[in-house]
Amino acid sequence: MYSPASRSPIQSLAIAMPADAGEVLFLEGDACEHVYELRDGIARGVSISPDGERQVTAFFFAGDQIGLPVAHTYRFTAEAVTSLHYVRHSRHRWNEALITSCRDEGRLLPSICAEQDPIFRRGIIIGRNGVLVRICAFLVSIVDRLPQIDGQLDFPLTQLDIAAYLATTPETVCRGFRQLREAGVISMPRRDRMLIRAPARLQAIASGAAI
Amino acid sequence: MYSPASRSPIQSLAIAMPADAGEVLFLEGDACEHVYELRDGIARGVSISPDGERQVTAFFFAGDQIGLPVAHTYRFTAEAVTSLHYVRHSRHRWNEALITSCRDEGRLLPSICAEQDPIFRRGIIIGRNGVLVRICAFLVSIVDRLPQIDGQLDFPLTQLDIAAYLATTPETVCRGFRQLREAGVISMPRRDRMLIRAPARLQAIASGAAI
DNA sequence: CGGCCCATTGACAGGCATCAAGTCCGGTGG
DNA sequence: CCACCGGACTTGATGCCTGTCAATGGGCCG
Repeated sequence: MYSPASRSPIQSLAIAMPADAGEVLFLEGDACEHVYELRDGIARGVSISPDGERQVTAFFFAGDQIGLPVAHTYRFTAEAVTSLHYVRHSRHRWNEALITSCRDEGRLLPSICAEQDPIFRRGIIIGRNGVLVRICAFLVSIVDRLPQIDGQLDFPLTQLDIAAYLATTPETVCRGFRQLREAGVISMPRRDRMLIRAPARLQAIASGAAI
Repeated sequence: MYSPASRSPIQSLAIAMPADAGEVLFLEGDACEHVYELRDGIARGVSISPDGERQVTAFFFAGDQIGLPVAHTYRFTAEAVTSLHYVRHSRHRWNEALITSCRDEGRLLPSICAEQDPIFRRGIIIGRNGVLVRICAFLVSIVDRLPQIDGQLDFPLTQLDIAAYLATTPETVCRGFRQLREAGVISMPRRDRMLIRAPARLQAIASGAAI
């Protein structure tokens, strides 16, 4: 579902910076001075509603560019989900690279797509009713971006984050996972490991089929 | 809430094309060959879920640019909500103008913001629970983009469209409007006219306050 | 005038949020 | 090595919200 990770517009040999899980990369509302390129690990975009409700607007993976200067300020806070590595590009250098690439390829860089697409897709996912449908659509959209470890998916997302992404509660996410487990669609040998046993059925449920 | 309408990157004197209400400007999945600039009227972005559910991903107003080549194909269908006028820019000319503007102003054009921002905002709005909160947040986000007629807002959106935008049903939207009317927050002298009687309360409810 | 689409209202059931309690697991310190 | 502890996950009970179905009303246009 995800478009393949786009190459950096900047041929940079910069050393990647590390960040621990939970660390903030940039804050919603801050001026866009840098574009962050994820080298490895997973990050999340977080937005706080006026009444304090926390929403995860997107998950980002290795290769994604985050914090594009699409406005004057960042529209969401970026936090590390796992420990990760990133490279920071100054807005100006990133812009120049964009112009060059724009002129050469005749269209906007895939990197813009890479940030805007997940946000767009989340809107579509949470716009559908039925939590199970949302969970499956979500899984379908990220499975091919999760690293594999001996045949299993590395699944470091907490149900709290997934709930905040799917506009529901951790309890409901847990129940949804249980349904999928009991139906033999997935299995989770460990808390942070997942195995998709029936990809076709997962896809079908995401498309509205009954469980 | 909306950023002010951005000027066109192209100093074009082209004649604006008309479109009737309901008319399709471009289809989801088609190759992005043109950028559409709305001169007047209202348009909607529509996306059909795999199971046939129709979602309105955004409403667009005069001055907005729609169909940016952020990917190879349009990610949503654009339809006229009211009769409207638009100007079509070829992708290549639009791109050149973007490059120029990018170089001069040192950042991405506001026009990208103008399309991506409503999409982002919808995600935040429908990610909140409580239909009344969503309705109010929606109203707050569009009131200053609707044209006024002798002190009243011109409100040509059907409850069907609003429901498809807010990820709910027309009946629920209707009940929400009734609550707001009975609470004196809004009034609707006619089907397509609205008066915000208590903007502060509208804002408060959108922020999570009880009615 | 008639037909059609949209808005409205009511009744009802079901899904999901909420609250509460208990379990599991990894990490930490003795 | 083991006990402890905190956070995440799990599970159950309950009530409300809201989706669904059905019927009516109302405005617009042909």
